[in-house]
Amino acid sequence: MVSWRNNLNSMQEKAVTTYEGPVMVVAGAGSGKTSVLTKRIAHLILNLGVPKDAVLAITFTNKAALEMKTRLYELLEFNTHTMWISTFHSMCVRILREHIEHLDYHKHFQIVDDDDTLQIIKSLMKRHGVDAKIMAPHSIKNYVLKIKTDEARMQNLEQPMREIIEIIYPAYQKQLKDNNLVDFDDLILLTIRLLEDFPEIQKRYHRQFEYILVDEFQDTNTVQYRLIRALVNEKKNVFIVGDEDQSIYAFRGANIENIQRFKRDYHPVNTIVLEQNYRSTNTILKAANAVIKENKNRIKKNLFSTKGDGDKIVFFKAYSERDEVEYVAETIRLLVRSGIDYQSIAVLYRTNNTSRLFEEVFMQKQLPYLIYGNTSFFKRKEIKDLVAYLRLIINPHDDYSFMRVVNEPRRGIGAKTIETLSRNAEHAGLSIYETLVQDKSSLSKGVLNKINHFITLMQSLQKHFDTVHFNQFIDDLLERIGYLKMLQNDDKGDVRLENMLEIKTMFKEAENSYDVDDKTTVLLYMLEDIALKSQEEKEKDPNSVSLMTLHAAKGLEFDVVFMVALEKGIFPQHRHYDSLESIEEERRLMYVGVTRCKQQLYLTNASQRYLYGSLTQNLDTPFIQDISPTLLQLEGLNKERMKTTLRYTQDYQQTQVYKERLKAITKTNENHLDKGNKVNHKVFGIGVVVSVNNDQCVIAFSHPHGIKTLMKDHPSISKV
DNA sequence: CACCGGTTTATTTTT
DNA sequence: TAAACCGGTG
Repeated sequence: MVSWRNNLNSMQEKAVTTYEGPVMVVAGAGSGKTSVLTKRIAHLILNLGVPKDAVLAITFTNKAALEMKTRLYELLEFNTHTMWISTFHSMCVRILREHIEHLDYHKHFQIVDDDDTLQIIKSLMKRHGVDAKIMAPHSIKNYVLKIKTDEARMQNLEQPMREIIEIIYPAYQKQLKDNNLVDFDDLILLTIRLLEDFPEIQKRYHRQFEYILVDEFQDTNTVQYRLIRALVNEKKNVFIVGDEDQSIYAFRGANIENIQRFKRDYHPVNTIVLEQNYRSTNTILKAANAVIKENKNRIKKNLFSTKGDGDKIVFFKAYSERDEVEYVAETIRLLVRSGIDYQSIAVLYRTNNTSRLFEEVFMQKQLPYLIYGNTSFFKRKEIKDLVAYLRLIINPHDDYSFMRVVNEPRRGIGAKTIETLSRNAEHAGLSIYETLVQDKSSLSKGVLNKINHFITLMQSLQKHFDTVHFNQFIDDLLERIGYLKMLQNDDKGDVRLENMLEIKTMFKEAENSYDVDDKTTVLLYMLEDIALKSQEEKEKDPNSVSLMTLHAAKGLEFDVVFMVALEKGIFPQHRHYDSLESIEEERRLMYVGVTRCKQQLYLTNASQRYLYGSLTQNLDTPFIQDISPTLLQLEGLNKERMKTTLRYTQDYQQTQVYKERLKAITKTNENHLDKGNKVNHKVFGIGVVVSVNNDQCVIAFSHPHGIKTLMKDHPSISKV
């Protein structure tokens, strides 16, 4: 019997050892959640003799899955690599690769990411004559994906959006299916279909997975919830961990109601609350508690720690954004001089564009920094191009890849030709490659020449792949397709090339991890799941200051945290003022930021800054006012002005003038638009509302503006 | 089809 | 400000 008692408090111990039936753990920030999860799995395996394949642990990120495996390895001391500890999506891939043929898909389906989806939607819009100016491809994509996970929503869609979605959605699905592609939602949906429609498959997994654990449960969406339901067997040994206060992905479909639903569906649920925080000082926790307390829809929780009060939170107000950055840089200097490592310091911001100035100044001052959350390695254009080439080499019938690279680098084969090729292929029910081999009559001579040239090139590369070592092949490939030449005229060419050559390392790793000899198969496996992979950590100087968005910071911790650009309009974003739900999500984001900090928290902003090229003056974020002034140490402009300004603001809020203004503002914000209403738009003039749904509305303006889809509450619209 | 230049628009994003 | 996008021209 392995005992965990020494390292766990009583609540944690209960969470680790309650092994029968449904358990829900409400895990406050920094309460040792990951430790509970891993120790629970270890307890099941070492103390209760549960086979390791009978445990299924689901996370949201590869990083979390990897961390769990690593920490578990330390406890179990046997290989955890093949255990079912994975993200929702890779778990689904693992299941689908085995059974997807039941659903009439080919076993070697490819996974498309969001960018691919957008491209597909764009091309379909063109094909079906949907004007991208009236309906933004981006919003069509969002609607398609929403409908996809909840088809009932189609009934609630207003015209003309509904009409468009009714065309584009099935066309999109068909396009994916025809090309043997699946998107991220398909991975979940198809797995649900397998389990729900094929009882023998479901039975197999029910027999296997006796214990199911779900991390970050507050981030599950409706279909993921359904998937869990389909996986849990009659014993209902399901263990979920979550914290609704840290739910910051509602905009991506995360549904907090799943927590309540879980309680109903698995009644009775053993609920365990972890409130003891092992991370932060009490000053920081008091601030965090005060901020989150303002949210109405939550189970009350109060974090506490035994770390003492620590230092006050510094609130620095700078004159300009440049001053703000200077302040942060200089403060970091001082901190480092006093013995703190760069790597235990983070700068957190709401929007990515904030990072630019920080990067500039840090570079100038030679402060080592690392920006997280750049476009992921696998989403970079050059990588996607290379992947498409490799896929096409393994499988010439891969139309999707064909279309991507046939004119990259430029070969004089334009959008129109590609469209014709794809249409012809669709008519013939064949791949583009086959169509070209059989019938070239519909193409002009010049085009035909270029295409033939490309086809010959690909065929010779296929042969070449079999004859030389992979590393050599990549070098030759880049040369022969003309990519090298193209990169020479690109000022970021050397970085791009370096990225592309990384594929060699990946191939070597794949060779080692997949137990197959055949080169083609290794490559095939490697390419299959590439869309699911996340960026490998760069080998930059590990002792660097971390720069990242608040979203990216979730799950991490730092001794010193700077939360910057805390200004109304930026954080919370102005488009979130109107609805209670979105302001609550922004507040949770503030909570997440504050609770990342172990020792010393800095809140900063600037009284004026350039935003999109023009000078703006923003107020302090209202979230700072939630924090008691006794916890704050005011610095910068605050020092002189803030004390009086704060009092002034509070007094002012009591006055009649303020209350009336507030009323006036809320009134214009309400802007209750209905079908048929006449409105006046600052730019487009008078128009008539055609339809309204959620936060958007469609308005018909007179010539030359025409029909526009606009944000309903945008200040430029007023009712007439 | 490719290129140039004017116009438009601006979250967050685990997979 | 900066990047993405569109439309006209060669």
